Order: sequence, then C-alpha cells, then structure tokens
Amino acid sequence: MKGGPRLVNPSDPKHAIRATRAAGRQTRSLLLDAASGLFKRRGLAGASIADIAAAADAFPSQITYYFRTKEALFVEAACRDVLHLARAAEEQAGRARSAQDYTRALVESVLAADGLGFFVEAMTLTRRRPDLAPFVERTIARLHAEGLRAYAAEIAARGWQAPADPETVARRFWAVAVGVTVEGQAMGRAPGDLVIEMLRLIAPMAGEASDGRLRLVRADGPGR
Amino acid sequence: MKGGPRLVNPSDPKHAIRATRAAGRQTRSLLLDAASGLFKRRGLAGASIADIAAAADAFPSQITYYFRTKEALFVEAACRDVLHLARAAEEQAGRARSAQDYTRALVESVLAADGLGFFVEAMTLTRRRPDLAPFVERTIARLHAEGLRAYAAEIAARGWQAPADPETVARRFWAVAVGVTVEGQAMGRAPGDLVIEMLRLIAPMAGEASDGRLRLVRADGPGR
DNA sequence: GGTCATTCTTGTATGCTATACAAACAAAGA
DNA sequence: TCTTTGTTTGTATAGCATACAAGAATGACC
Repeated sequence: MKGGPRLVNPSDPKHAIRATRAAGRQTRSLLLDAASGLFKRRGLAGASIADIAAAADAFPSQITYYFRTKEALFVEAACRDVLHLARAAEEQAGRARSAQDYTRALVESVLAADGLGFFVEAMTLTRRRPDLAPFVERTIARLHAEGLRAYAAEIAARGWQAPADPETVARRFWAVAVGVTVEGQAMGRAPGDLVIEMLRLIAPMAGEASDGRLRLVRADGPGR
Repeated sequence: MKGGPRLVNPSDPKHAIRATRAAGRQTRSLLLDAASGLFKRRGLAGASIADIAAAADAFPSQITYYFRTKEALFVEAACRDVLHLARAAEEQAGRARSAQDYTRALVESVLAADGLGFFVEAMTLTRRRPDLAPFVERTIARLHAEGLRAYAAEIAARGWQAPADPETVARRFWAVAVGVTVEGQAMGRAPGDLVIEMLRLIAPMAGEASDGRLRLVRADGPGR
C-alpha cells in the first residue's frame, strides 16, 4: 500500500512518546517549557494547544504526538515545575543560620510568585483524570521524601533537634502550603501576607513555643 | 419593526439575570441543583452545559440567560454548596459534649464525601476569572464569619476558654481543610484518613496539649 | 549505496462545546 | 387592547482538542 498511514504509537496508545532522537527530545523540551510558562500564568483552560505550540514554534499536532493530551502535558509540566520550586527553596533555606530563618526561607521561596498554584491545579485535575494521578502521586511522594532528606540533613548537620519526625513535618508543610496558596489566590492576598499566615500555621507544628521562638534547639542545649 | 429581536439584558450585560417571575425562579433553581450535582461529581470541564440543561429539563440557552457563563454558574453553585456544607457541619458539631468531640464532628462533616473539593475548584478558578472572585471572596468571608459566630457561641454557651481568638481559629481551620482535601484528592486517600490527618494538623492550633487532649477547658477549671 | 523500518514533522478533517443571537411566547400593567 | 418585560425555544458560529493522513528525515542492516 505504498507506505500507508502510520499510526501514532501503535503498540501502546495509552502512553506518551518518549522522544528518542535528539531533534525529538529538543522539541519535547521546548513544548514543556512553553507549556510551563503559559499554563502557570493562565491555567489549564486559559492556554490553548495552539498558543503553546506557537510559543514553542511547533505544530499543535506535535503536542498530541509527544503528550497524547493537553492535560497530560499540563500535569507533566506542573510536576516538573514544583520539583524545581522545591529544590530552589531548599537551596535558599540552606543558607539560613537559625532554625527560624530556615523555616522562613523555605516558606518564602515556596509561596513566592504563586509557584504552587500551578501544581495545585494539577492535583485537583486528577479527580477528573484518574489516569494521570500516578504522575502527581509520585511527585508528591518525591516532595515529601526530598524535603524529608533535606530536613534530616539540616538537622543532622547543624546539631538541632526536631520536634517531630521529618516525614510528618514535610507532610504538614506541604498540606498547609497548599491550603494557604489556594485561599490566598481566592482572597487576592499578597505573597508577603501568605508567608506570615503560613508561618503562623506551621510554627506550632514545628514546635514554636508561646514566646514565638522555634523549639528547634542544639542537641547539647536545654531543649526537649 | 414588528417586535424585532430582544437582546439579552441590554441594560447591563455584565450581570446575571435574577429571575423575578415564579417560573423563572423555579427554572433558575432547578438549573443550580442540576449543576451542583454534576459539577460536584465531574468538575467544571467534566460536565457540559448540555448535560446540565438536560438534567434540569431545560434548554442550554437558559443557562446563559440566567448565569451568563458556565463558569459563573459553577461558582454560584459551589458557593451555595459550601455554605450548606458548613451549616450542616456546625449543626452536627453542636451535639458534641466535649471540645474534642466538637472539633472532630466539625472536621468529619467538612471532609465527608469530598464536599470541599467542589469549592476548591471554584477558588482556583478565580485566577483565570477575576470577575468571579468577589463572589468567592464573599463566601470565604462568610465561612470565616459564620464559623466564628458558631465557635464563639459554643465557647460562651459551654463556658469553655479558647486558646486563640475565634477568627484566627476559623481561618486556620479552613486553610488546613483545603490543604488536606486537595492532597487527599491527589493521593486518593479515604475520608477517614483525611479526618485523622486534619485533626493532627489543627489540634496543636486549637490548643492540643502533648497528652493529646485539647486545652479547651471550662472557665472555672484549671486551664489557661 | 540501496532498502527499509522508525521517528518526526507538516497539514487537514471532524466532532464537540460555549455562547451569541433571533424570535416566538407569556404575563402583567396602562 | 396595546405595550412592556420576562422567559422560552431554536439556530448559527467560532474555537477547541484531537484523530488522522502522509510526506520527510534519520539511522540500521545488507
């Protein structure tokens, strides 16, 4: 039949194509970048496939070729983004000299420029698209685990004592960050206000005493 | 010109039509009910205007007539729903005999059947549709204020002492509820797990002592 | 170097959806 | 009865995601 039509990914139509050749990897990456930028600003419904393709200097069909659906692209971009965000926040916090500064730097970075809002939309999307849930779940698990590692490393390196196990603190941190982000979005609050609100929320969980100081103390100190 | 076409709401095209006649009020209400049911289960993008109209035995055009846009209908339905949810939760909690039971009943009702997920989507929608933000903001303010009133009433009626002012507790409660709901959705956790998680999160804020008991005590007791 | 399968790009077609719009119809009030 | 206003019924349209077709590039193997 003189070639005939070649079906896209005939072996397993459920999975997105992992670009193998250099050009393909490049295109895929450019699409992800463009999607990040537009989705972050306008949300899932606010950015069309045509917009994204145009921003990446590509064809709309290339999006369906590499990601199957717009929503799959959205989730992949959001997950990649939030992991970058978390890494940047931890790096920023790593320069802190006290437990209080550490927490504040972490919170400020995470809430800055509404980086979480993007990922929150991906989280809520999984209700309608359960097939994309595993991707998001893995990302949340990594957030907890990597935050856990960074937290544990900080504690060990600085000789502090933690008021709760790192995993619990990490889960609390992200749950509260999500809640504050969403409410802040809806109420149109400035990032600075969100930081203060979140610090107030997580401080007692992190072990803030009534005098406003964190209970993180040196292991050889008077704490615990 | 023999009548001619009658433009929809020519005076102010920005506002939805408040039904005045009995039939109109009925139609509007049926549409809201149908929208609540479908949106709650399938989300904004998961339910089409045609679906909702069919469920309400109405015409798609009637939705645009009464609500201008699908998203406005979504927000109105979500806000109405979450206020009902809050009222039901407070009524449920009102039967509690201890401060611990009060908190637990409140949390269980709010997290039951994912009633918050619907409203969370409305909150995040305001980023893309700032014109709908005032509606959501007013609802959040009412949630805080009514929860505040109920909380204050409980405190006064039972002679308990609060560890923080009611407004602060209300804001913390809702922020944490939102965060736990979203993470629970994404991680596919059962409602029971969410209740436990949220109780752990808000307990220290509500004044839980290290022995697990809330610090809410009778005013003539040993507390505070 | 020729053959061929695979990957990727380019382009078109389609079905669905929200919504704008037109006009008939119903219900009051003058 | 006539007019105004609210409501219903019906049609048209533009935008969208995506399915699909087929050429073009790439690389492996003989």
